[in-house]
Amino acid sequence: MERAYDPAEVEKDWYEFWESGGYFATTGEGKKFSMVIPPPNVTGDLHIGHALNLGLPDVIIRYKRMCGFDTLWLPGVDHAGIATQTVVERKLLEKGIKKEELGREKFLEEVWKWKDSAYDYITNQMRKMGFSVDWSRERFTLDPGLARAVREVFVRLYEKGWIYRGTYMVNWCPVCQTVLSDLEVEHVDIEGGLYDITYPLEGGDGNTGITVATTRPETMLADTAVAVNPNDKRYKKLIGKNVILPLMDKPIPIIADDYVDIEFGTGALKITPAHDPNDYEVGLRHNLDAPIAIGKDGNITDIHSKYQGMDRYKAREEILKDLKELGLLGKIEKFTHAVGHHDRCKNEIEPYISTQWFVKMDEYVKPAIEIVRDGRLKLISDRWSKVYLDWLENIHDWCISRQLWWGHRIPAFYCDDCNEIIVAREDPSECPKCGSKNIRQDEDVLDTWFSSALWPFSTMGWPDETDDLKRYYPTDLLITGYDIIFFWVARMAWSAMEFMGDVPFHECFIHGLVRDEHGKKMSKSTGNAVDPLETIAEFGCDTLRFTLTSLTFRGKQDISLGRDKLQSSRFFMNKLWNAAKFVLMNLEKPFNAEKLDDIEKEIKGLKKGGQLNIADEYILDKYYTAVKKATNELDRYNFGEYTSTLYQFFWDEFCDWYIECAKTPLRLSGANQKHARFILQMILMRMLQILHPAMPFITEEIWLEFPGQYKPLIVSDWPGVYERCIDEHARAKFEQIKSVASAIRSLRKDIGLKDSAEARVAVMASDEDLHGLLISQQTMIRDLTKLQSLEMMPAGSDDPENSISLELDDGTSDKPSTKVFLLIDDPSILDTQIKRLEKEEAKIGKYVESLKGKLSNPGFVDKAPPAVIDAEKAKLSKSEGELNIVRERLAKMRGLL
RNA sequence: GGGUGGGUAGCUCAGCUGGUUAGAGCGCUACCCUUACAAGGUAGAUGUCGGAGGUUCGAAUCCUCUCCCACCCA
Repeated sequence: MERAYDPAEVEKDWYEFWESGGYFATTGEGKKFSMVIPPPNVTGDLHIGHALNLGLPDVIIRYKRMCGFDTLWLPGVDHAGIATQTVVERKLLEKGIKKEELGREKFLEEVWKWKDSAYDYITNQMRKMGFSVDWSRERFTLDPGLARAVREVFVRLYEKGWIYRGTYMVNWCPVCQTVLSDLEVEHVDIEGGLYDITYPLEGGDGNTGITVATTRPETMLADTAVAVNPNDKRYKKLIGKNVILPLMDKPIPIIADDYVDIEFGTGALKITPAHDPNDYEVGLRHNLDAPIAIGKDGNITDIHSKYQGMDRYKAREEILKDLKELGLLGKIEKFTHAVGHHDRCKNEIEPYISTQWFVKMDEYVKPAIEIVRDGRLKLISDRWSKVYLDWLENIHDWCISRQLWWGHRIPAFYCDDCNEIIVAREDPSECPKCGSKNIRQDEDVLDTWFSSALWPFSTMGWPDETDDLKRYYPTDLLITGYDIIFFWVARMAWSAMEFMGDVPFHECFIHGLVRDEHGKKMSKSTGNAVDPLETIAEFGCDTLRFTLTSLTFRGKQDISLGRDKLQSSRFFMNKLWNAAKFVLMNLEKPFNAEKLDDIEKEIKGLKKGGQLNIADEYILDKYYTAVKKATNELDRYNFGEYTSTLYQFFWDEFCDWYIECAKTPLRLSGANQKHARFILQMILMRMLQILHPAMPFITEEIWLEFPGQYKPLIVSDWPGVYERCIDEHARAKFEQIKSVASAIRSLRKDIGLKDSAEARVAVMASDEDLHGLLISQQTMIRDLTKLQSLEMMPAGSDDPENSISLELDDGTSDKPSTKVFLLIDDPSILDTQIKRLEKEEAKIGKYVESLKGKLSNPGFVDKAPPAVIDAEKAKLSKSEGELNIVRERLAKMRGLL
């Protein structure tokens, strides 16, 4: 192994090794575990969110693979209709080319070119990040097979009457020139104005009128009524009369409608059916016309010659100016209201009446609701179920047509002769009704999510009954962000139930979004975005993946990614690297080539035969406990607990204690040396296995450094738990040794001695057993504390003269504490000790008081469970004992001074 | 307006079904290049667990109210 850990070097070749070795592929044998990838958009490159979004499933799939499942993780990308089209359009515009000039076909060629290069870049990134997907099954949402699935679904839903074409008010993006679904509209609070405008009464004297309040004066050109609440006394008399619409100089009626809120504004509302969803409803109820004032381009139409061609914002200014001149503009209030914006381009959307294709949702969603209610589809954490259900239970029909070129073209054809609409699996050559050849296909494409909704089964070959569908569907798990629960998860759920008659996945783990170190949303404009490639260049991919995995906790929302976190993970990689180096350095030479499983078996035998020393038994206890916990946490998708369990075990126990302890037998020889080698190798290799899903490269690299004919780590077997090695007694015994060592170090520091300075130390054990144990481990304790000599005093001896000491609380018995003495020549150092003891006295005293209080409380003694009371009593007697000892010693020392 | 999540050490966060003297990483202080690792080691300091009530023998943990922050929906 190289002297220093260099991630770039380590991460260079393993992906190729795994991929060409066929380890990502399915085996077709045994129990299966399958997932589909959340397909990244082909808009450009993968961002830091993808490192999480794809990193978490990779942790799971690697884990399951090591558990022996026949794993499938199916990769692919999404054509991302509007996003990709916009990117390419912008590119072309930079070169001065408009897509209309190119025409549909040529433009699509350009998009395909873009797609190809973006796709290469993305798949390359995925390889860099180590994602173990089955490339032989990769899919793209516009692949012929997937297109067939889309068409099949469209036709079936149309035939069922669940897809229909209709004229309704929809969300229109004047900039992108397409209609949008409700989900693509982002409501943003805008501080605007609430303008009072007076509409004069028809036939009045010019001084009477009705004043309406509006946030959108520019739409008044298309007003067709003024509405008031029927119960509003102020306006009752005016209902049925006409007002003259200013600027347009035409009469419009005053109507009564419950929709109007008496309290809001002036209580009178201008009604513009063509430009407001609520007004549209009012218009339908009252049979109002719906003239159009703002066109598809966001400019004023020929409804009014003066304003014609002005954009909507300019028109507002002009109209307000003109109204003011006419004296019809009243007060203007600041008013904050939610305005719909296109979630992609961030421009204000316009409500617009147009003819579009919709999916009828009321029946369609029902099974999707049921499966979450009855637990057939489990959202993790569960709180997302409520969010999911709330949305589904209040769903509106889904507008699926888009005025784009990039996407699945709607398989609907119109006969220009008889106006027949033909929806068919195959393109028709003539009108089936009138026989005319004069037919044309709908120009529009489908919402991208229409195809994403089919992803779990369209990727496996549906509508054919393929082997893959039979074996790998339904998938077991989907991991995705909460931002697309509605867009994607819900839509997959209803599509799967309709077309597969089964859930798309049994479980869906929902993760948060990656934010910067202060929890702020990342964005390029604020400059706090983290580029995954930069991060990988600086820290390595293992570090990035381990960090993101560590930050993902159950039920938590967003995660903050900061340099601190990356750095600490990076240090962990380094620790692992160096520990591995140490272990390899100390293995028997020439290397024994025993298999890991055999070594573990042997260790179990040694444990059973009582042949291991206390450090060995201790670390095995800690090791198996950690494996058990880490595996358990991973099973619960509690990623952060999984990594922190391993981090703590590996660093705080294995490296800090076991390796240090093992140096003693390694330095000597004989059976203990052999045992230490076995255990070092076994635990290190097992750690590589269990850490592998979160940090695949470094673990594989180190794994294959080990002698013996091992399978690559990626397909090795997940570590098992041997309950017999989980040994509380051994743990407690070794904890005492740890305490003794720590106390010696602490005392030495106390009087300002260096770590390596020679000191005279005596340890008085609390009982004979411990005394014996300490004597047997004397060499090891000396090695741990760098002492030349160490005196072991039997329990009950007198305290040595001229010494400072520490009481040890082993936490396991109510016997007197073990004491560690540091013998000193200079009595003035006693002062230090007195201060220490005073501090200790105060601390224990406080604790004793709190315990006494608790135990003298009749409520506690009467009602608490006996076990709890006993425990408290034991604590008290022990602490009181400690306190007395401290006080005695204190008195003695004060006497000496 | 409706809803969700969060407010625990200087920072970023763990703490599951109430029961040791509330934890981790980073940062901080002191000492140490001890042959796996200075990207390290050792010993330390640091919190009225957002606020107010309540339930309980016992609350960071359960309930109510309240104040901030973030997000989702309308």
